[in-house]
Amino acid sequence: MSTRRTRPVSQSPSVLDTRERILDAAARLFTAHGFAGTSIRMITGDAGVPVALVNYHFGSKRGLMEAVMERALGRHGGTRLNYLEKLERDAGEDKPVPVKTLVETFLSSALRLTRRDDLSGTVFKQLVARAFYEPGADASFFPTEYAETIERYVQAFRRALPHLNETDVVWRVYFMVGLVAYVIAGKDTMRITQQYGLDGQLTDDPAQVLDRLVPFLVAGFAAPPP
Amino acid sequence: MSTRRTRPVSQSPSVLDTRERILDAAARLFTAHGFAGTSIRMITGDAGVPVALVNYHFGSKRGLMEAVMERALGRHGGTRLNYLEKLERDAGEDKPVPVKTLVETFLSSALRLTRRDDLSGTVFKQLVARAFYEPGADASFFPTEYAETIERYVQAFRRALPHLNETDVVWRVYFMVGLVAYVIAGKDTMRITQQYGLDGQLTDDPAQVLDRLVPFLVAGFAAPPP
DNA sequence: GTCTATAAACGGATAGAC
DNA sequence: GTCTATCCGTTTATAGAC
Repeated sequence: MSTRRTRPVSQSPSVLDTRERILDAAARLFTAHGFAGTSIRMITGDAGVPVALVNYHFGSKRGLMEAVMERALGRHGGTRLNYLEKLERDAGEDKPVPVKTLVETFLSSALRLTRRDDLSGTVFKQLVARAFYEPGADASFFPTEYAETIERYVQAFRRALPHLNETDVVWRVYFMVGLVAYVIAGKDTMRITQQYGLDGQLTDDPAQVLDRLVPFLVAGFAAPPP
Repeated sequence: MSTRRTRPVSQSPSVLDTRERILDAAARLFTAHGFAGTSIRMITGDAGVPVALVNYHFGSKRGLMEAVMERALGRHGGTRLNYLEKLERDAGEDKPVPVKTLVETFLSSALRLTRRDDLSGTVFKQLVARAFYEPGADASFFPTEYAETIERYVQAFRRALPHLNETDVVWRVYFMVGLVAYVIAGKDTMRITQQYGLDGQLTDDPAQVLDRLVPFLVAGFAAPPP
């Protein structure tokens, strides 16, 4: 586990890197069937490469999962953090960014939709959300960028909610992260829930979800301490 | 799948039914490692019975999972529904049960803790929550009692929140269910989150979780429509 | 109903040719 | 870097004795 293989330097100008093809297929399949439910053979079959390449490039199935997570969270975690820092600069010295803005920023960067079938879009978000629930998931699944982002948000919410102590804020950020993960992971979930009672017009259109979620979370944050 | 085996009639007064022992072990292990991550041999090994009995009693691994879900949700769904009906009778004819009471009732019945290692306690709750995120989970995992319970709660919340339309209420119940599932399933999740920024004193003591969650959810329900 | 033994397929990982 | 062939343990499921 200490001998994590790094990306080879030679940037071959081939049609599409084999390594990338594996990562794409893995992200898709881990998202759809979970880690334990996806076999290396499913992945390599989907990517159209021989089985051995997974172990060559990533050392093991778990190494592949970590690489997938790193690419996904690394890419977007940075962006998210940049948004937040810009917001805080714009607000000025000691003026806190309002709760509603913080919630909207967190949600929109989490739910943002690019192209449907693109890895950087929907699939990747579900993958991240899924990772929260993977039975075997532990800290090594999550790259450090993610930790920093959460930590920064906690600080921002503390400034915006001076009547709450740190523990209160931490809990509520925890609730927000969880609910977002739930909603994003909820492709199957939503279908289930729909079928079993919640048969209103639930949709998984991100814009609508965001509209619904923002007032709910903002009110939750603003609630009096327990 | 149409030939689902029913419980044999002979109620042997043995120490503990083999069938029940399998169900107990399965619930524990599915909860801990997920469906795909749990093998029949782990289950039978844990239960101290030969492998063949799973297929004899439940037909297949999936049949076992469905039986586990049915027992878990059936038992407690009924109880939860009874509470709600009692609340509504006590409130009187047209007086709605207050939002806070509804949230507390839903949460406390969902988070209630009996004995730690008992199936009807913590383990089973996590199992249910886990089922929301199982990649392969679909409607057949959930018995019908569950649907009725959710449907009844939606109606109760509608009466308590006349300024919201049905769609708004359905979304918010959906959020509540999701957040509860997240918190309950979050044994690993919480550890991860802790490790990565949310390093306040998060605890999984159900009473504390409930204290934190109630005001958050009540405020969310009471929020203005989007 | 319970158990042993075994079937038949699939799992991750690797050796070694190219 | 890529690929084939293979090792070897584990998987679900079943056949058939008790």
